[in-house]
Amino acid sequence: MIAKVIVDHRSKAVDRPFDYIVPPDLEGRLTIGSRVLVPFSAGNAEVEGFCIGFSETSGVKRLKKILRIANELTAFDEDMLAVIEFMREKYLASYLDIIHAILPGGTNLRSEEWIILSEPSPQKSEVRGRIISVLLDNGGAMEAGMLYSMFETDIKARVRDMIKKNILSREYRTSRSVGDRKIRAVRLRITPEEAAETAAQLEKKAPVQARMLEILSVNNFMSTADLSRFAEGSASAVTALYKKGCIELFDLVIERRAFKKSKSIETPPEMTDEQAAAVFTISTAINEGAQKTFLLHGVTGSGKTEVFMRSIQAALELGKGAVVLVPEISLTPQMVSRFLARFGERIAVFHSHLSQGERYDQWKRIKNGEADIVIGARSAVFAPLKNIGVIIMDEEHSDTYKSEMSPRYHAREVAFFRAEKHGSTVILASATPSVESYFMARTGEYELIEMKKRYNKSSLPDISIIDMRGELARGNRSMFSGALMRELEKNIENGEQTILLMNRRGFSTFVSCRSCGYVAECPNCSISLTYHKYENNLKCHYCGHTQENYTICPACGSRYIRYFGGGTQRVEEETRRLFPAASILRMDVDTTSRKHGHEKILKQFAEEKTDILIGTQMVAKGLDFENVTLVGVVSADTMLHINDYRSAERTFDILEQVCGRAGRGRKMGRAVIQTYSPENEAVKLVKTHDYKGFYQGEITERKMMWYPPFSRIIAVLFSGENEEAVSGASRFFLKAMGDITLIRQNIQILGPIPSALSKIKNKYRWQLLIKCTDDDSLNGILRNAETACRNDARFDGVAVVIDKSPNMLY
DNA sequence: AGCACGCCGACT
DNA sequence: GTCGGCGTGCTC
Repeated sequence: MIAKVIVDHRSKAVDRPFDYIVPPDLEGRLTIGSRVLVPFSAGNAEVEGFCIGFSETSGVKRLKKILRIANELTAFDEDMLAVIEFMREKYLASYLDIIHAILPGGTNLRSEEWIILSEPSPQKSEVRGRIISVLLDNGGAMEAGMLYSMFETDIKARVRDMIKKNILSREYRTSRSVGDRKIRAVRLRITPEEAAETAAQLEKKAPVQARMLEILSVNNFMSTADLSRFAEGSASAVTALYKKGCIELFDLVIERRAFKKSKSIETPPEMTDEQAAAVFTISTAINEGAQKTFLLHGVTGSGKTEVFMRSIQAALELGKGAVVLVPEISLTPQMVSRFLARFGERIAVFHSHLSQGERYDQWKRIKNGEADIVIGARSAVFAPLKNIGVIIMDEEHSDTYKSEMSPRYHAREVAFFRAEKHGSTVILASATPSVESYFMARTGEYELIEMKKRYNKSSLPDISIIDMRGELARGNRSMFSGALMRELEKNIENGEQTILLMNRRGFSTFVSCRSCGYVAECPNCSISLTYHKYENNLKCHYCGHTQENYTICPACGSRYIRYFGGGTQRVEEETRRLFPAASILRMDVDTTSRKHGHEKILKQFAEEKTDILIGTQMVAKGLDFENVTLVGVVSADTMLHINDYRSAERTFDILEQVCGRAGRGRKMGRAVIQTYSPENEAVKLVKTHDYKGFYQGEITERKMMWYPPFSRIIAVLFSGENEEAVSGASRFFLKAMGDITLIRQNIQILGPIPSALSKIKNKYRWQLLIKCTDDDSLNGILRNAETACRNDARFDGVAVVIDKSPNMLY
């Protein structure tokens, strides 16, 4: 029998199945998704491979044999193989990148090449002599890379030669960084009666051993650690019993706990009419078992989580599982704990703070059927559930559902593919749906469910929009308008809390000399440096470059250095100056990068000793604090002027979300939005929480400009250190695509042009944008052009990336 | 990506 | 004959 194997070799050139002979002892033990160890390439390096199919014959003459099974737990089944094939075609990704994306990290077999000295014979050549002496110095064996690094010249050919002459030999040692967690355990080798007898004999001379036998005769097995503790003895007593032949030792596989068990079991609360209606509609669809999609449009705080849980319950009653996707799980601990209280042990959770081992165990529980409800971020869409009843995507508009690494997939698209196969119901939920999804609901592709009332009957906050141009005219040059100042004062007086949003970190966005106009720029990127006041340095937010701040212009020596634009640090300083008695916290990448920094700040804020929380987007989503009654948006304009067709959508979303943080308790909430463009629709319509109005305006514009959902956008990005090679590759790619207008659909090509950020981390960036009606019809053409680019020596060192649903148009 | 293989020039 | 450098083509 022949197995078709994808080898774990990081090169696009070998991204195809290779045929291997299945040795007789493995026949019947291999299935699709089996992880095997195979010899590969000229040196027969031992690498891990994944079986994707079997056949009786092969067109290849000289076949090699599979060495052994690398991991008893298969990587995927036929169902997931279909997902892999789908993604490979859709996103032009490699098998390997996809397989790595769907597997928990660290389970790969790492194969190390070792060089062993077998015959230390005297050598004529100096280099050969040195190879032998280096090996002798290291105990006769070394990891190949280590050995090579001790020589200035390339000795690989020399080593190969010496292996041929039997002076050296080669060996592969495999290891895996993550596997089952095991502990030593013991059980009786004799009958409990015999154990009681032996215990009686040992009573005097070895009381610990006697106690251990007694304990074991009433327990099937036990960890050695527990046994020692309960018997009030030590491991030496265990060893003694083992030597006497009374007990046997074995490895016990245990599970790493990824979350705390919930102590209380939550009983489902009464539902509102809106919730009950939604649950009825959705569970009817789940029971029917034909793929159907709902767009659940519910205002912040309308009780969507309860609808999710009841829908899951409906799926469970049919013996089916559920997948719950959330944008970033660390932001939704409340939701996870409610799920745990309701469903208990059936849940598997993936969140960003899990270790590799914990992830592996969660994955294994799903695979073994121990967990059938999966909660997690983007990659949880690959959960190896066998029968999915419902897939829920909370905050469906969030751009975290799109992967920015190969495979550059969108979780929503993968979810639909899986739902189609499983006949699952998909629930897309959001307070501010993506324009694309709302369009689908409007055209009848999805069924729209609306939830307009807040669950606890509190109303949405009152929003005032402040025109900052008027403030400037009145002589107010501070960051705060008179209105926001008054509201802040009021809140501090009443002991209520405030959240201030400033969607940019640092102190000021650029530093410039007033005499000569010199602006501090990053040496590696085409971007100005941001001034960070507390560290007193200048930072690049793209590559992390940091340099000392200066007070004298490096270009002309002038002392007139000015700091332009604001960031969270400036807001913090200004707030401290204006409200010296208030307690203030700042939450951005700079204050949360330390471990648990995020949780620490939120915990401090939750204790209600803090008056004002200042932060970037981080504070806009998910925070649920009763005592927050005021939200201030220092500048709504920072997101508005990004040259991207989605900037209005993003602005509306973030403003709506951050305003939703106010007034979640009994007290009424207020929000103040400061802007220089109050006439902008996205800003204006937030005031009345008018999503539909916003959608109407936006969809008209999208249609006019032929943007999604009316078109699909494909971005092809070229980057590399040699600018000419990069631009050359982009032009070559366009030419290699041929005359694509021959495909019968509308196609618009923009570029190639340099990206708006033309250099990041010393790499020049060019891009090609393709607007079309059917992106999948271009897959073949794109793949060919990419291969042609890669095979052309002129473009060595140029990376080509094809992105089917770019989050940003650079 | 690695590696073999072939070819070439330098050194001795 | 030995060594090192470099381009090319293949990996079951």
